[in-house]
Amino acid sequence: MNIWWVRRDLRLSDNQALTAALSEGGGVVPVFILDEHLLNTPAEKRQAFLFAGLRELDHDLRSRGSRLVIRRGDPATELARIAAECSAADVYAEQDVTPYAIRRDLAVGRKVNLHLVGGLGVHPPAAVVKSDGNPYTVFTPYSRAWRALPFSSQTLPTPAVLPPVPAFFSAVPPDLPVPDLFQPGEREAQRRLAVFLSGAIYEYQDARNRPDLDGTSTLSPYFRFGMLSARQAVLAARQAVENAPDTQARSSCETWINEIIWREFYQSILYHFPFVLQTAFKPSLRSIPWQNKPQDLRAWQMGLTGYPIVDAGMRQLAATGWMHNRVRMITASFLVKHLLVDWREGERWFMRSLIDGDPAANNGGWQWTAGTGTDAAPFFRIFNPVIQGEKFDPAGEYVRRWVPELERVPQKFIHAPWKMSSEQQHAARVMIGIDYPAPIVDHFVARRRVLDAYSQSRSTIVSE
DNA sequence: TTTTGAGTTGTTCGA
DNA sequence: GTCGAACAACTCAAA
Repeated sequence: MNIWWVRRDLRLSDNQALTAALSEGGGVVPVFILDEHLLNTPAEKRQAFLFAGLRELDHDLRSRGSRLVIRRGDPATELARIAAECSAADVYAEQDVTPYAIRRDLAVGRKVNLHLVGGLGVHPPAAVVKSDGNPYTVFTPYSRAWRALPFSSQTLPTPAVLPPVPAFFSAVPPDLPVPDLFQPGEREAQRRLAVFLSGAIYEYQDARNRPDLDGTSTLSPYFRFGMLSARQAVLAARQAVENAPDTQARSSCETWINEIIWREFYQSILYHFPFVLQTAFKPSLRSIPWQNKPQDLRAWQMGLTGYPIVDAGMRQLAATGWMHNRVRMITASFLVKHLLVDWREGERWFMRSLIDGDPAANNGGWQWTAGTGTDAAPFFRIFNPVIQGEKFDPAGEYVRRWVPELERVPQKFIHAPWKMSSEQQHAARVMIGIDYPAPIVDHFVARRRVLDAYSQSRSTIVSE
């Protein structure tokens, strides 16, 4: 008897941990442990998505003769207990990269015979390293090495029948409302992948930047919990490259594959440099004099900054637990560079709000935006929220969807409504400063301020 | 060891 | 309106 310890691999298809647990031909008990981390989290939407995903997985297991055993408590204690109850020999799980997961797995490994297999990404973090064995810290060479590494072109089969599970106690996760935009589960992940492959992937290169269009795969929550295997996604995208009608479509598919590689790049960064969760990767940007005004942070969180594209994004996040990637960059840049709030505040808010919130990707994204990370944006790159809005939401449809106060504002002013005369505001039925805030900072003032703040940090002598 | 080329996603200014 | 340069050096990866 073996245990398949489910963590971030809520799927039966192409699952290395499950396959390994089954390989000896004996029984397998699928187990999920609800630890303190998962039970006491402020990330309500992600928690609800996970819990509903567990019910979905249980359902899929039951239709094959198995079921999911759910326990609450300390993973090491609970796994040891279950192993004793069913005299399980080995525990199989997918390797995770966060410091918390690594510590937890070490503790578990002292109590049971734990085998960690690859799977969170296509290539495990230790596999994609330079010839001298050190990790990459620049994306492009990392991606070249990643692409050069062979991996099986066969996904692992979904077992048709699974061994029955002895009748243990199973704690069923509490019922929480599932966020409407994202139904959890493997079937839904496969459906979204198929939809994306049937069209949008071929336009991805340009359409992905447009929050007013459905140009992205919307698969991030499914990748986050392993409801879809990264390998299957990459294989499917490679097939799409073959089917692509022209160069443009081919490079769109490659761009999407690149995004999956970015995900693994940041997993690798967190694995090799766990301190990034505490501080800037770049020592020279560890002493930026932040303003950290609570009222600025609050205005940003609530979508009341007076910059429509920023507010639309923050309200989309609050309402749905998801935000379009282009808008994640704009809102993040605004918090860090315009409001001069420490990027870790934004990182924390995103982790609390996002259904797809993942420590590696989220930290990588924030450090990239702040310019503090590996291969990050140059510090002097400051997104202008008006230009970004006009470029990527040209008709203002995205803004109007999430900031209904601006519904009647003409296209010309939709990304800078404070420029309307009072007659124009009257006609648009929105008084700036009353119905919708005036900009909380002036773009050019903020720009000057952040450049000064960064140069101050850069001129500070750093001892590592 | 040294050298060389390169590096996700922008903005602003002046010609 | 369009274009190229400056922004600011810096560090990494690989030959």
